[in-house]
Amino acid sequence: MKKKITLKQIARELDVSISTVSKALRNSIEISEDTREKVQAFAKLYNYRPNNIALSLKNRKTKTIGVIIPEIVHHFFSKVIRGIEQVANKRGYNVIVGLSNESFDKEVINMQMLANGSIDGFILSISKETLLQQDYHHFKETISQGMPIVMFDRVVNEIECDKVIIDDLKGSKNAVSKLLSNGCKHVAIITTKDYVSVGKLRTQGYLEALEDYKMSPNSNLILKVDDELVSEDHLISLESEIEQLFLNNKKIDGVFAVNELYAIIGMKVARKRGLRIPDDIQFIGFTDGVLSKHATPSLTTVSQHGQEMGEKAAELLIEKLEHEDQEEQYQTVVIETELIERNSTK
Amino acid sequence: MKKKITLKQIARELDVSISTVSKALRNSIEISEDTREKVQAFAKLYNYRPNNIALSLKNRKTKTIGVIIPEIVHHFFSKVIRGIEQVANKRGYNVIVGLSNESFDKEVINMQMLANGSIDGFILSISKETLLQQDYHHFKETISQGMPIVMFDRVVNEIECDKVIIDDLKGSKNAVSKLLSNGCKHVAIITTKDYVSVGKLRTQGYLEALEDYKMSPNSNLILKVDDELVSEDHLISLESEIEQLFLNNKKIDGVFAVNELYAIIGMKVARKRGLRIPDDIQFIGFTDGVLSKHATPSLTTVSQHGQEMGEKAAELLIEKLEHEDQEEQYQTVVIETELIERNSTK
DNA sequence: TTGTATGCGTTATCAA
DNA sequence: TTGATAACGCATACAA
Repeated sequence: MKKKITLKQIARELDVSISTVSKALRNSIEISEDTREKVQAFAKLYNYRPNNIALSLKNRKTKTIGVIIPEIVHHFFSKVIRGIEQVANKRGYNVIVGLSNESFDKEVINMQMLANGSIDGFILSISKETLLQQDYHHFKETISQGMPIVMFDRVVNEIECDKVIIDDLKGSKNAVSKLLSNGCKHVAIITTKDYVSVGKLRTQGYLEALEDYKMSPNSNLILKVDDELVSEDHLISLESEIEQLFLNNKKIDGVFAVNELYAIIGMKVARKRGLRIPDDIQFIGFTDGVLSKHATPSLTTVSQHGQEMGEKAAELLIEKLEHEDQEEQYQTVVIETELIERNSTK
Repeated sequence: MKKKITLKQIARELDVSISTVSKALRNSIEISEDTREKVQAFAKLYNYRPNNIALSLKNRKTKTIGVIIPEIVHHFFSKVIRGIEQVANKRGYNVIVGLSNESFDKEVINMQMLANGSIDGFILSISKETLLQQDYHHFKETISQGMPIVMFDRVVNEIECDKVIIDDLKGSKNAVSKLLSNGCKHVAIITTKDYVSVGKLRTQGYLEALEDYKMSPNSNLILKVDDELVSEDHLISLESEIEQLFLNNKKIDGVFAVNELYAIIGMKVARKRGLRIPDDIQFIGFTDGVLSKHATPSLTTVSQHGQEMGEKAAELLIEKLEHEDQEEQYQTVVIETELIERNSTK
């Protein structure tokens, strides 16, 4: 077992100084062709690679990006990571992932772990608990220490930093308009409680679409699910909540759900009640996961372009990292949503 | 903007030596209570945290684990990462993720990037291309350099290291037996080409189950999909391949698919042909993703317990890392599969 | 009780 | 053309 070799060892073996080896390997013209070749051959033979940690310490930058997301078993976040990874790697950066599991404490701890030199900057989406508690001191602190943050999807006005979001309002407004223009008269929405910013915005889009069509909202048609942890149990109660929605409104002929799962379960309930999709009732969901694509009928959704969000976030962060001199100017990039029409709408 | 503070700065401010500060912060009894308190107060005020990179360099260990997976937009791998993250964090380790995208080159490059000091050990699942080319030198090299590897799911006999797998053969044999005992007489299998080790094993389990039931295999019932990248196009061809399967075998009354997607698409084709599930035909898939749970009808599957695999892999790796003195003894842990019965079987 | 020196692996500056 | 030295931030053996 030949351990990783270092400059020092090469130097000793070849009976030259460490700095000679270092220069020779970097093809410095200071070094004679002779020794250069000798050193390079030896290094190649022993498969020398400079130690990243030492480089990080010396350069005071790690060339790695820290990503904190609430949950990884989730198509949207997986896609975002994929996008981040893609551009990060292309530009010579590593990606290190931390999960908050929607918990404030884990979010804080994970950030602390990474902020102490392990990474150059953060890309993150805020956990639900943090959103609920509205305690953002950990973000402010890291930023004030000179470590840039890019937030995506679940962002918050209180924090000044680069952001990548989608136009939730417009996306959902489009979707609901689609249902209305398709002839739906009683469109329900299945959404989250308002502290989840995206849920709130999507609800607002729903309301605006109704308004455009001169329809007045009916609170009976608005189901705000208390979206705690999505456990087995929760799914069952979710299903019964939706059943209740249908019981209260026998005339529902369109449903807009703020995520994929709500839509799928909604379709399930509708089917159980003997409704035909999309003839009797139409559905539109949010997010571009696998569930939508492979459901029966396949679900029309508002695509968030997760991968693109990740790519953009990584670009923004790397830009900041590599031009620290630049004026402090934060931007918010809005990624366009796209209505992907499938078979749950006419 | 107060930059991150270092020992040196604290020392200068307080007019003591660096080592005094260092010791004071670690509560060394060598230091007088007086200065200890003074230093600690100051450190707290400035929110001092030791620099991870410096610690890594000094200790020659980074307390971070490198994970290389073929694909992240995939429930199984997401779950594994989640498991890894969970135990890693609990034991003070970070997790850094690299994606191979099923490509040999990206796998090699990603490993090289991380192996140069960034991490203490690897957890990985081999990319399809690597499996196909059977070129494992990069694994052998990192191991011979003293960096431990734990492989999961897609493993290979040629490499000596800890492994976490499921009993693919037994799992699929169970599944097929279930179909047979449920009365299916013509059970088809939708599987991958043999170079994907798990595909091969699952096919073998299928054959053994048939044998147990004294049925002879019919090559017409075995569809080996050429599972390249799963693109939109590929899905379409996959669907038509499955249609062909049904055309060739009008009597199929049971299908075992080696993954979730194949099963879902199989169900779709069957439904199109007017078959009722599970009355006319029964389905079982492999993997524990969301598709299965929320399909209509919900799909009976062989669960791989991805999170558990991740947890176990992380435990094995950390064990190795923290007891390097131990004898070189590699183990292969087999995680039990579980048949989760839903509505696609009787 | 405090401080000095050394080393982790590298690169850069300056001296030889 | 080569080498010695300092520095990145920290911990520690040893000296004062």
